[in-house]
Amino acid sequence: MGKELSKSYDPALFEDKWYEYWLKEGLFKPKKGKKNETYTIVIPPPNVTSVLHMGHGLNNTIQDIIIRHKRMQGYEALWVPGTDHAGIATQNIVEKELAADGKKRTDYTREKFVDRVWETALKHQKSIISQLRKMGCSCDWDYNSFTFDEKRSAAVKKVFIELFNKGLIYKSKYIVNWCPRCGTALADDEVDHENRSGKIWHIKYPVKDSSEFVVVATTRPETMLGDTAIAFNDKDERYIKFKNAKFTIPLTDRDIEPIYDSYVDPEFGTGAVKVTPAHDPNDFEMGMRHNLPFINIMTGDAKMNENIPEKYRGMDRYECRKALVADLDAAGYLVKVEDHQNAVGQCYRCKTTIEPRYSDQWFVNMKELAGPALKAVADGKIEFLPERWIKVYNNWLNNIKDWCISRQLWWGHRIPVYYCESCGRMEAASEQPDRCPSCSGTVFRQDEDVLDTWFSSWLWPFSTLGWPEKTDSLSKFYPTSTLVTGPDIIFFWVARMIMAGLYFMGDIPFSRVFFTGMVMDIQGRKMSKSLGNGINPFDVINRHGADALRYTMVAIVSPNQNLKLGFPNEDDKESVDSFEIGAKFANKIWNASRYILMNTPDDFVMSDPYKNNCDVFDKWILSALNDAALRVNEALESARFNDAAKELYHFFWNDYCDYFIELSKTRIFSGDKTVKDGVLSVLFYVLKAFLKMLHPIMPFITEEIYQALPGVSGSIMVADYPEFDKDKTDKDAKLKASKFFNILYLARNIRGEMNVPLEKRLEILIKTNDKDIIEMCSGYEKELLSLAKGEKIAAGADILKPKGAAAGADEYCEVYLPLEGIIDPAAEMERLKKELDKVSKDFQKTKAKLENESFVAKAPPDVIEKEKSKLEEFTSLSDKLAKNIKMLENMK
RNA sequence: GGGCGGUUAGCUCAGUUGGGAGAGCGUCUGCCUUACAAGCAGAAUGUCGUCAGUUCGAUCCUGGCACUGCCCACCA
Repeated sequence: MGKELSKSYDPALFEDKWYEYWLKEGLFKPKKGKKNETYTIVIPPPNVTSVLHMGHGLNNTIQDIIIRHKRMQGYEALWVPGTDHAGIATQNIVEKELAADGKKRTDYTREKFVDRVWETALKHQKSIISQLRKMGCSCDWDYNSFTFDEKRSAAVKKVFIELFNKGLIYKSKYIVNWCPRCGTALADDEVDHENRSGKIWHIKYPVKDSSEFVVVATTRPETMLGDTAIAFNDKDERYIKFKNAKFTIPLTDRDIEPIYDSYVDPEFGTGAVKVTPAHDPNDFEMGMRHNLPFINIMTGDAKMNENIPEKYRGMDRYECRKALVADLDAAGYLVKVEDHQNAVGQCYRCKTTIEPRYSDQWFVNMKELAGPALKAVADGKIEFLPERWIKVYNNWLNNIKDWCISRQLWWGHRIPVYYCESCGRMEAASEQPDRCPSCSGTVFRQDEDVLDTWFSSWLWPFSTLGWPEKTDSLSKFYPTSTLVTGPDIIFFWVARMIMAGLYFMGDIPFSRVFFTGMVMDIQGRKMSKSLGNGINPFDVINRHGADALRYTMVAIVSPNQNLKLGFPNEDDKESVDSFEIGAKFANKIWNASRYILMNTPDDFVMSDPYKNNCDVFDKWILSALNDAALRVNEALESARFNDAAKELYHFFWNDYCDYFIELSKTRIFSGDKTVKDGVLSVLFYVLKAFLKMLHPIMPFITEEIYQALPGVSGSIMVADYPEFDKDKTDKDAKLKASKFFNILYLARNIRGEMNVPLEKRLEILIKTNDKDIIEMCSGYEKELLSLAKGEKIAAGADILKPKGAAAGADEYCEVYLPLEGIIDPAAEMERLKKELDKVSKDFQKTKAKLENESFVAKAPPDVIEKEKSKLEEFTSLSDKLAKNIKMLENMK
């Protein structure tokens, strides 16, 4: 016996309840199923910098859909959750908080500061986890990991030490991207380039002991104080003469020498380049080639240091630029200033313009790791969806540079390298060594730097499963199955995980990567804090429920495109609510289920519809269900989530509700218990299967209704996912039902077009010699009358069109509705002519095709057959319409 | 400068082997019909960006062009 559902759909009443229930029942834990295979997903760990945004909403919904689908299909399914400590980003948050109190990081000890960051991190971690739970994510929380927790730290150390000892991690002086605000080095891909309009200054460099000079152009005049050469192209005739000359840097007393290098483009500007090896990556390369001195002229926060003339010391870089340009101008060194467009690098976290800085950093030699990673994807061991991201991936790996992994931060994995204070030897170890292997010294100092946050996340697929310990989880669930992530971190994360997996585990980390689109606002802009256009998944859940959130995103998402979402906003009256799609669908499901349960008697006993005496419509809806199962499974399997969502929507709303439930009403209210129980069994059978199919997308409402259905025990989460069965599709029933629906449509169309009031019951006359139609019209007279609002029906070959009747036709029949006195003959004429017009066009098109000799000669036979039957169909239709038009004309 | 997308109904977008253009929202008409007005029934609306090519046949394949978005890139 079933339970009652409340009058209206209110997700707040049950969503939390079911999540608790699933947790309590341990349903998120992997269990051996009938497939005897595992299916694993590791979450892309959200940063503990704030709450989740819509991107996470989409990404985690997709993961949950996949894992729930696989679980129901009988895989031993595991979804590993976790969060990322997000080094620089999290440290920035805390520094901003401190700044609000007028404090700086350096006002605290390192330990105190890190404690403070932990507090923030844990606070965010907690809210992230609660958001994931709100969304219904079926993660196994026993596996919950943090990139900076003890186990993950052990993995990081192990990896660092191993790579260090193999020489793949090295320390080197190098020019790195330096964020003066964060006070740390950044990896190349942590720098965003933005085209800005700036200036280019042309400056005279006098030749020493001569009246001659050379003009160089620069976009950053302040760096001239660190120049150590002037470079010309090695084949540039114009400048050969300076081979033995010296140049004096204007406003200083420092002399520099010329160098000749192929890097310099003689066509660009004057063909002369000032060289500042410590403040420009290209100049750095030239500096290395020509053994130039490296003069660092700035401090870590981009102020001018003591290596320059006194006047400019202590100035900020831009302040210095201004002063310097003014002085150059005054002294006659400034030739001209032009507007100039160039790409300026900025810190990806705080948008400060980066300053190339010459400093000691740690690097991973990537060349060796890249090869196998390229091969794994090229060989198809790892599949990318959509496939086109392979190109992006390949391009990056083919041009890979060494990875700068050191960060001058406090929040993160401290580099496990110890320096012997007596001999300076570097020792990589998980703990401070007791004794130096070289000099037996006992005093050590650990490296101050921490590791790039991605140095912990690239180990994620195996570190979360227990590596470096040889755990059961690791052997069971590695390699994982599908990774769901955004293409924006293909370099940061995806490529590096593949490298790490292959190197440390000797196997790919996952066999498939699904790249989602990016979530945008309704105008197609990125959601960002500064624009205030972000949508908090919590707000959506509060208004519509998690199921509506999930359904909507998945219905809108398309593998090739970003998705635009809108949500009501008090400040913006134009704002739209994208999530109504999901809310409406949930409401529909709720009401349909409520209606069925409402009409279920206490003594109802569910029977197997396949063993019952089913009628045509029962067989039709069971077939439609079976067809839907095929399409939904295929769609989910190939990550076409929008197709799955739409298929379920269409099946439920149109087939099940609009037709089947409506048709079932005559039997529900027939007064015959056997008949009623029979149709209820079909209604429940189909509803149950539908709920199972929908469950991965809308877990809460499906569980709530499922457990209210008669004869159900246990969670829908562990029910078998409906699969297609070719024996369960009844073609004959489908054809008969479609003929019936056509008649229904024709009758409704006439009523609608002619604006016949609902209370006006009409006689429905059907002229046909199709035996299916005749059979359906007598067998399902009640159904047709009730759905078409008819009074009585007559069907047969000898039906005559009454005077003043409106007509409609399809290929099998003509439908007449006697409407004398109700309709306007002129309107009816117009309607029929319009219809005929449409059909005639199709007819002409098809006819022309079949008369085209080369079409008949070259098109495949099945296509020709199809065109022929189309022609027949159009012929019969247009004949019928033409005949009816003629009859109308004759009446005049 | 290189690479990758997008351009289909008023809006947002589907359209997977080239063979009668679809959905949701919005609009119009009529309905409180024994679940659902967050609903029901009906209707209207498209030179599928543009030009050429391949083909019996192109929204779909190829090339050019236009507009648009994203990624990569050391040009002073």
